[in-house]
This record gives sequence, structure tokens and C-alpha cells, in this order.
Amino acid sequence: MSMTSDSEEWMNSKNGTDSPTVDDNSSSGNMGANGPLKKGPWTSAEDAILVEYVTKHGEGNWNAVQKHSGLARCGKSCRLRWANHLRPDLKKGAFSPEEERHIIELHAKMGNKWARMAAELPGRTDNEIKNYWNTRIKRRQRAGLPIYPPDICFQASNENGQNEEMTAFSSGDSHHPDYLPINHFEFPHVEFKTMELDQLQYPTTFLDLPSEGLLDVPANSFLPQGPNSSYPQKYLLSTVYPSKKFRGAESLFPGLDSAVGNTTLDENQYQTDSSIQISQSFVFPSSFDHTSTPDHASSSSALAGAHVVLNSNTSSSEPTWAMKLELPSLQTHTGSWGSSSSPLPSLESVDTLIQTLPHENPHSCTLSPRDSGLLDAVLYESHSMKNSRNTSFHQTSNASIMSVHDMMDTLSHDIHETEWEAIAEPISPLCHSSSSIFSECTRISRNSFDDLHSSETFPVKDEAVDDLIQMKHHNLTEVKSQMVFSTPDFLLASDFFIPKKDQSNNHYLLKDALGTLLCDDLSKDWKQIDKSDSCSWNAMPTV
DNA sequence: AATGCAGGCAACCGCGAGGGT
DNA sequence: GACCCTCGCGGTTGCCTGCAT
Repeated sequence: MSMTSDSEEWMNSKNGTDSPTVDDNSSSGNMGANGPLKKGPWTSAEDAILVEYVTKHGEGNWNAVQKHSGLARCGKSCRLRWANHLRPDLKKGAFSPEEERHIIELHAKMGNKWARMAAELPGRTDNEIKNYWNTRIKRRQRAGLPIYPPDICFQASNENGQNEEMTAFSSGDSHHPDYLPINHFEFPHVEFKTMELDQLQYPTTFLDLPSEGLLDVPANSFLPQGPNSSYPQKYLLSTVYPSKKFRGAESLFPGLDSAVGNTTLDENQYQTDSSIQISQSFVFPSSFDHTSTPDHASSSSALAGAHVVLNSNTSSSEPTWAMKLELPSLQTHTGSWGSSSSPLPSLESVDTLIQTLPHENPHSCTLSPRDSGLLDAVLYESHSMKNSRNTSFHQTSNASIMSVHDMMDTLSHDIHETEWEAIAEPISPLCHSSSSIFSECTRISRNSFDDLHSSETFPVKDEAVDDLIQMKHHNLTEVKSQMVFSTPDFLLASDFFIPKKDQSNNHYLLKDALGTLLCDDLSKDWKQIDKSDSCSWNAMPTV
């Protein structure tokens, strides 16, 4: 759009009016055509001018608006004001429940792509959605609730999983709905939850690594994603924290307990049973655990912990990785990852997170399992795992059962020996980080299952689920005793070895344990657990 | 009533993409 | 290819308001 003499006439006509542009220049810094540019809240007079101008000349060429309308606002500000407040098609007022639901779904799929989300929500602006989301995050963080409802969790993961599947087979047109494989949404509702919990229960990514190699895995692939399944990452990944919060990570999570994993499943919600600790261990706490015990830190930090870990060695500097921490959501990022035949890692979500890794001393042996030594600890773990895996394997082979963590060790072994080690050059923080992530995942998983065995305590912290958990505790304990967590069957029964459709009742266990929004279904679930036979698990072939 | 605090929202800032020259 | 300009996006900041103390 080009400004014409018509514009000039319009401008001149406005300059004689009550333009607010000259009444307040206190906050200006730049000089516009009509004097200092104003900043701060818009006045109704300014709005009127802008509306009139845009109505007459249309949108676009916003700098011309500033030049020709007499507004002492930069074009950027004009565009923003128009787009966010003055557009006639804007929908005012609070988000409807349907819109909220849609936003959640969109965010699960897109992440912080506010503009794209706004495009899906007529009458809503990206800024509005962004603010809503940030508010929502904080609110749920306070409440200790997961960011995503479980059903959305599953849906988005499923969609992404589908995309990833298609990507694996075809680099083109993978998003065409006709190409989508099984529509998991068609499963009964209960089945949904079952599967997502199963996936949550079994961190498939830890074991089932993509053939492309880790560096080709998007960040969200570090979350459990079975070969045919995706993972409710929303439960696991810490979501967007305003970066300013991370600036004061310690102050941000003063008590740890109240803040850990708030953007995911509240950690507290997982600590209601020993079984819960399984899922807890796969949760990606969003917080920097400075207060917990080393064991706790290691077991509960998981991959968000990996985020932490990756940056934990940044010594005195603030966790700059957090400055661009974007909730990966479950997005396959269809535009960049999913449809790409070369699924390079999402640098935004992987590399960015690790870009502040210290290049120096990547093999630091000043290991500390927590605080400043997390990165080192992970690196060390990666090495020590390699060194000890054989021993560990043989030792556990002698046992009547093969512990889960050893299994993980074993499974991770091959990966380490192949892709991982091949790419893990010291000069590449990314490589190290990737392997470290995996190592940490494996280690965490191991520790978690160890915790499972040993834990007899049930630190119920979330009062909201306290009663429910207590009621279920007895049943859960009973079922847990039948689950044979320590057997390979347990893992083999999980979704990285069997198709989703074949997954069954075992999912219900941690559903309860999660103690999230699924409480209303628990009675039904537990009834099903009671009816279910554990044979389907144990019947799975062993390693 | 005064004060402090947190939540919510509007606006700004920095950056990058895209297009034109 | 380099440079400039415009635009849009996402992150961040600051202000206003309501609530609790």
C-alpha cells in the first residue's frame, strides 16, 4: 500500500484536531515525523485517529500511519494497537471454555506459536493468547496442576506421533490427513487415558531411540516416544517459564516442593505412592532443584532435569538456557521438524537449551550430583555407565530377575556404542548434551525404579489428591506387587515393544498414581485393574 | 486506611524473515 | 550479494487493579 495525496489530506485534516500526540511526549525517545514518539498506553483519541486512518487506508504500511496520521506513535505501535485492540473483528472478553480448550490443544501441538494459534482462534490475538497462556501456566503452577489435561495431552502427542511416523516414511506430504495412520482418537475415552498413562509410565524414548541418531531427534524426542507412539510430553516437559523467573531460579522455587514440576504434573502428585515415583522419575521438573537430596534431584529431575543438567555447569552465570526455554509441547513442528525429511534437532529447543554448555572442560570430573555439578554428573554418568554396564549387566543377569535399570543400561549400551559415541565429540556441546541427556534419562530411570523398590513412604503433599491417594494406596500396593516392576516383562509390556492398540490394563496403575485430573476415573480404573490379569504382562517375552 | 503483593493485561523491545533496491 | 525497510513474532516489562494483611 502506498500513501497517496489522499493520505496527506487525511493527515492534514487530523492534525488540526485533538490529536493526543503532542500532549504527552514525556515518554518519547524517538522522533517521529510529527515530533517525539509517544509510548505507553493509548488514549481514546489516539485510537480514534488510528481507526479512522486504517478504515480509510487499510492495514499495512504502518510507518506511513505514523507519518501521515499525525499520531506520535511508531508504526510498530500502531500495528500492535490495531491488531490487538482496534480491529473490528476482535472478540472481546474472556475466553470461552471452548476457546480455552482450543488454546490448550493448539499449544500442545504448536508450542509457543502464538500467531499460529491466533490464526486458529478467530477474533483472538496472539498477544491475548500469549497472556492467557502465561497466566494459565502460573495459575496451574500454583495449583500444582499439570499444564495440559490428560486427554489433550494424549491427543497432541498422538498427533505428533503420527506426524513423526509419517515423517519416518515419507518426507513429503506427511501432514495430509489421508496419510495419517491409525487415528488413535477413535479409541474409547478410557483407552486414551490408559495409553497415555502407559506411555507416561514407560518412558519409551529412553529405550527406543530413533535410528537417525540422537542428534537428529527433536528436543521433544527426548521425551518418551515409542516407535509407534508419542508421548504426553506435556506431562513431562516443563513448560514455558517466563524467563525472568529463571533469572532467579532459586527464588523462583523457594520451597521446591511447591514449585517443582508445576508446569508438568505436580511432583507432589507423584509422590503419593511408591509407584508414583516411577512416573515421577520421568517427569521433567521445571525447577532447579537446589534443596532436595541428591537422590531426589537425580531421580526427579529427569529430562527437565536434563535441561537443568545441561546448564548446570554454567558456573556462576545465570541459566541462560532458560532465557529461551520454549515449551516444546508435543509439537512435531510440522513446518520444520515433522515434515522435514531431515529431522534435524530443533535447535530452538535442544541446541538452545544447551548452547550455554561450557565448551571448556567437557569431561570435568569434579562431579557433583547436584547443584553446580549436574552437568558433570550427567557426563560422568554417561561415562561410568559405559564403564560399568557390562559388569552391571552380568551382575544382574545372575539375579533371578533383571532389574529395570540394568535393562536400560543394556539397551542404552548399544546406542552409546553406535550413534551416541560416534557423535559425541568433545567439541560439540550438543553431542555431549544429547548423550548426557540420554545417560541422565537412563540413570534417572534406573534410580527411579530403585526408588520404587525401596520406597515405602508416601509423601503425600497435595491435599487435593491426598484422600484419594490414601484410599487407593492399599489397592495400588497390591497391584504393584503383581506388576513385577523389576522384570523385563514389565518393560516389554510397555508401549515401546507393543503396539499401542495392544496396550492394556497396566496403564491404570500410574493413572491413579499421577493423582491428577483423572481422579474421577479412578474408581472405574481400579475396578478394571482388579479384573485385569497380570498375565498379559508376564506373558511378554523376556529379554 | 495504609501498605504490600500478586494477577492480569497492555505495550514495548529485540530479533529475524522477507522483499525491494 | 549487500543493504535497507517493513512487518511479524515471541519474550519481556511495566502499569493498573484487586485482594490480603
